[in-house]
Amino acid sequence: MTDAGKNTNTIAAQVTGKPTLKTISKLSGLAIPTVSRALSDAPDISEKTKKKIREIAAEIGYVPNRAGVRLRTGKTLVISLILAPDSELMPHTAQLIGSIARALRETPYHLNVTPYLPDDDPMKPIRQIVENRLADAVILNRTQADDPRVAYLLEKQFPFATHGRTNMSDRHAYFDYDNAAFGDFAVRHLAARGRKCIALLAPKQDQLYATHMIEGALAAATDCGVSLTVLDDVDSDARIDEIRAAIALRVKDNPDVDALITASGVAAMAAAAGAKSAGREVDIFGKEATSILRFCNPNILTLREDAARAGAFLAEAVVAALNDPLGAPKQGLQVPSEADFNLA
Amino acid sequence: MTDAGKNTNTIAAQVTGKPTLKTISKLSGLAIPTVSRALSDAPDISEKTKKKIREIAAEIGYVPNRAGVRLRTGKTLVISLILAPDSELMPHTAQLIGSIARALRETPYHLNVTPYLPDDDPMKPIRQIVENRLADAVILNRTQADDPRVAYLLEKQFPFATHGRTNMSDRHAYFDYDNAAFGDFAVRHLAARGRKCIALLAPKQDQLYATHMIEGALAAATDCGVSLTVLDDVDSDARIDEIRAAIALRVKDNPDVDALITASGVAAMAAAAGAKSAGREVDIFGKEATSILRFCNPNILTLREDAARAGAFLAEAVVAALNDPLGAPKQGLQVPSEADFNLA
DNA sequence: TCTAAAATCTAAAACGTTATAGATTTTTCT
DNA sequence: AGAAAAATCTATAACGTTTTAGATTTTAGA
Repeated sequence: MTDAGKNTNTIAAQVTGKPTLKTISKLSGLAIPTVSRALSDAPDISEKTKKKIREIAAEIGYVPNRAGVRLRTGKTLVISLILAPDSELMPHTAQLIGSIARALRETPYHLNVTPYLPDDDPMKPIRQIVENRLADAVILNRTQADDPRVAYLLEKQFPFATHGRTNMSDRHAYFDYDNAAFGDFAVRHLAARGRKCIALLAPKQDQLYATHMIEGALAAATDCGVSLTVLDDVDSDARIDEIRAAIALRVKDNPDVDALITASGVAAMAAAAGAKSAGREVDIFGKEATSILRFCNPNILTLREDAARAGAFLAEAVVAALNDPLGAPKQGLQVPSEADFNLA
Repeated sequence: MTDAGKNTNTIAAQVTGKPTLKTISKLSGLAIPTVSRALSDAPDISEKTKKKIREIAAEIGYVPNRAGVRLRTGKTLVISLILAPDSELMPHTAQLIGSIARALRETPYHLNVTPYLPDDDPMKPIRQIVENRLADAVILNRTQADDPRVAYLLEKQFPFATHGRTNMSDRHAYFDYDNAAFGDFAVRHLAARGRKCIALLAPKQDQLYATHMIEGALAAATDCGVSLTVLDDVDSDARIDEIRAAIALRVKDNPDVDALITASGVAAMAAAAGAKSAGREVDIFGKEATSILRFCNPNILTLREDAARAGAFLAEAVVAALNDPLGAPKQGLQVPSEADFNLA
């Protein structure tokens, strides 16, 4: 027994290199297609054979070669997240990315990230992915009401899901925050604190979330008997001191305003500073990922968007769209509740 | 001329389906390997032929099929970013991801994201990637001084780069913030503001950034003639109000402390609140992505880590490691400067 | 002009997978 | 028992690429 040291009884030990279907074929004495079909649970393979092959596969740690599958089937096993430039700067985007990727671990799909710059044509990455088949599906993480990317993907019948609704939402999978409910919630809360003249900062652009927010806020204001003014939001790409100055100006121009609703944490913070610099005391209500703001200014209330939930939902929705292209698209809304409140 | 509508003179129009080497082969009358070698600029193809083939390729928009390349060469054309659980919660991580992916657009590599949970074995994703060849290289975005993943990757000679140094940094590519310089900078700045007793919050774990920070701060404190105490940092996974309470306790326990240095924005914020709740006025100096904190509390100074620069550097470093596995690993440091200061 | 060398190209094979069609074995029915 | 039907398996081919070794053409040398 000169080579006693190498002595083992396991099948796995006999395998050198990365196992393939060929390895299992040799080990089992069955043909490669049989092995393939057994592992994909085809109906014309006997249970006995399937069991045997599955056991060998498990023992030697067989994992299908993605390049082989991809070449043969045309499927990439990749899902691409399209990262809008401004979302890179949002604090909870990393959590969104992480939660999508974690949900995809349960599936054969991998997540890859496709960012674009403010100056880039937003259509370009999408077209490249579709035309060159760089992914089997995409997730768009910021949408406009009338989003050309959505129109293109629908036309091409390319599977996708969006973070944020669009004008074509009935035809695609999405996850969104219920901004109408947020508007309602914020107004009622501020009204309950005795505020009478609420201003809401909303972007001028073609953004559906603002539309929803305004709808909800207006209805609640009417119901509560408080006044609601919609002010132009400041450009969120601007430097923070510019945002503050712009908001200070709006507060000064509207002397009756005693509360502000904003869509982001940065805006809320800038609003607080802007109001202070205008010598006024106003309540601020904004959406924000962490509860950090509550610390610095007790007048800032925040409502948390659950990025982890959004990510998990989007991953499931897009996989569902892949598995059943003709099925009804999965659609989810996060309705704000007391529990999402950051009372710190 | 019944089909005049289809009439075009371009070569591209004659092509149906996604062009492959075969398409170019037929169009040029040359064999497939010739086309392949021409496009990869092999020495045994004449310039005339190369030119002709390149022109056809450009005209019909040929893009190599990744599955074909991957199957044949064994290269995945994928670089995987390993996302540590706590980094998902850091506000600038999305920017890091975006900037890596953007830098990779200049290369054939795509970025995919591999997150893991606090309860997961951090080695598992790495092993899977290496053993199943899911990527050609990885980027680790948070490291420990003695990181088993780094040891494993070095042993396997698998290309990688890290965000943050390790004990083995001389042997691998990395980008790091110069935390010694930050410690020095912070102490000198606080001393210049008249602070005499500075406390530094540092984690108990095996984190090199803390070691560096303490080194720099201690040297500067000696030089400036101020006192420096190192306090245990609080668990950054904790809820923000717990962090605040823990910091308040430390401030109370150290009545002479008149300034605090923290490693994160959240800690800085919690420190400000904690100090306030302890009825004390201290200056805070922390690292943070945005300048948002400066607004809420003028006592908070921040120094910005440039995530975009880190990402671009890491992408280049890892591609360099792939192209020249034996070359010296690329290593970068961001040295803090006045310009990185957020004076709001 | 003829031969040897250099330059340029091509044929064949392989990476790992799955789909198709056909081959073999087993079962069922008369 | 024999034939038809059902069950189970296999051979072949293909996806698109690159590598190797060999074939052909062109150039250089005498």
